Amino acid sequence: MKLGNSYFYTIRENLKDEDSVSGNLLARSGMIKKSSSGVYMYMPLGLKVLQNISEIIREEMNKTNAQEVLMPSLIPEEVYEASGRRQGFGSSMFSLKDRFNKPFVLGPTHEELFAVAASMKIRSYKDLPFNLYQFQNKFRDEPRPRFGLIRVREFIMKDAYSFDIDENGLNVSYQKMFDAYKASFDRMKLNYSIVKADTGIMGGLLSEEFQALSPIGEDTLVICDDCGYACNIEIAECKDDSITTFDKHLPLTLVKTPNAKTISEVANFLNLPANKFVKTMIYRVDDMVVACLIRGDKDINEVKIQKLFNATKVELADSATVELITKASVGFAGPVGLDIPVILDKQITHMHNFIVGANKNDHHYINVNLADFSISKIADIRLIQEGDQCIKCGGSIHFEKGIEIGNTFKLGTKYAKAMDLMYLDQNNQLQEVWMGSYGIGPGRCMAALAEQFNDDKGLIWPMNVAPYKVCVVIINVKDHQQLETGERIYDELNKLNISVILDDRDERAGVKFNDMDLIGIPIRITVGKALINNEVEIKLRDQKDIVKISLDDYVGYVQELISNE
RNA sequence: CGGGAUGUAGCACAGUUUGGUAGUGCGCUUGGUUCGGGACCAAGAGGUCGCAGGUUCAAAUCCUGUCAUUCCGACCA
Repeated sequence: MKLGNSYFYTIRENLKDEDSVSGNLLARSGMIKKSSSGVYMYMPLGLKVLQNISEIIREEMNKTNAQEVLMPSLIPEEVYEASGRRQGFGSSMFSLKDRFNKPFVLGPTHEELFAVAASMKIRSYKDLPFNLYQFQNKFRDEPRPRFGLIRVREFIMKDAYSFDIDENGLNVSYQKMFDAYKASFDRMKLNYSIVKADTGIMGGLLSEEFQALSPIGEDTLVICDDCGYACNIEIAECKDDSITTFDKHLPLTLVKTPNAKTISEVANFLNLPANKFVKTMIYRVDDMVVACLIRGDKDINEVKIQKLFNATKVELADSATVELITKASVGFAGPVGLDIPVILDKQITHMHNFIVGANKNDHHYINVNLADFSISKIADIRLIQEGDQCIKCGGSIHFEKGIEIGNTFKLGTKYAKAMDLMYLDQNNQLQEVWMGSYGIGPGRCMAALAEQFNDDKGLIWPMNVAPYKVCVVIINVKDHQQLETGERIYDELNKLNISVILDDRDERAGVKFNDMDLIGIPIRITVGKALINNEVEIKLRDQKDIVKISLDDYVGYVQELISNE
């Protein structure tokens, strides 16, 4: 591309509109432009990056013999009713009606349609396995879009779906996809971790997330430094590391705790550490109200509660409900005498003579023991903390923040059951098809790369995803020799299929250097005063030094730089 | 969905308290001087001040409503 007469712009100042480094750099470099909240235009340079990322993924998909298809975005609502997911998605689905008032939605993910597509082919076990994928726009009405391309409402997803005769087959297909994902992210040079995660609305047997490491990541990853165990905090099991002490049980006693509602207020008032307290949190789990008990210095993991009840929705009860149930203001709830189910975190089974709310304003019970109230379930419902012990090896764990760039699911037969996707086995018996589903967000990869690779000058694209590998900067376009040399280099590199941008604008050198730095082109060839010696200068975006090289040798040098990546 | 903030030129913002000719910087156009890391001088172009009502002789400014953006929280594959 020649810049002189093309659609190219950069913005010198940060945009108020963008709340992240990547969002700002991508917008300032003219790669993306926000159209409305969580909806973006991809401009020529940005589209190049997105295409390069997509092409890496496509190549890795094709290597596994997966076949590319394209599904519609506009889908009859009944398709999601059939799988039972319409409710689960709720208002995060964009929905609309056609002229005959028939309800449609814009697809947020495509398990259902791929099950329909698969049913076109599947009759017998001989028709399996296979794998279909697509790059296609997804629509999710996020409550809070943010961080540039990271949390958006319309985005392209590469989604793949595997179909197998049984669990063993699924495991093989899954591993192929898993390996292809690793290969793809490695080729992009992303710095990422793979963690086990909750299956969420997708359902199924297993979910593993590919998480690009970044401080602005919205997911917290739990990583064991000793054994390498890694999972999303939402499913991190807590090791039962508490030691039971054989304290003598003291008699249950009601004490006055005026205006002390939070654990720290009561702890201060009674002058006791927070770990002598038990917090009682009133939750609404689907249509049920339950009390969840957790040690005073710990927090509850709501995903664990959701799984415990196999529920679709878990939220803290509103204050009116809490007051109705406990007959006291929020802050004085306790398990003693409570007539809703009580869920006890297993850590509390080691505690004695602890302190809880008394279900009475300005009062707590001290010297509470397990025998003093009824318990309906004991389970691990604790949110793991940094420094806790690893569930696998007992080592110490630490947290990382991650941007979810990919996710792989072993779905099992959930969708086959719902969508009636069956095959005839060797014994002429109808069997359910085993499915896997696999997603990558190329836009998120782009944003994650922008977060991971930048400096105060702008973006620094890895060679494989850069919009152009080389830029040729002509210092003075009014100098005929410089102009002709620059154009000749541009033509030569193009002939060699090396993507190249020619900065032949009539601008000052500083403007061109700064623009090329901002958009992050890996290799810069400067055509300027070194021409006197028949030389050009080559500078890498991520390095300081400049190499002068003869016009006779520069091609080989550039080729080597590219192939070394 | 709850709480806060902001909408004025392509971008970033001032002006709003106390109503009275629409401003600044960057960017853009033209001319000149510059010319290897975001030049300088001069002259210009560009805005029905988010939108709709209302108060007033007069509204960017006051009032009501509405839409959008954004921050914190809730929620989130």
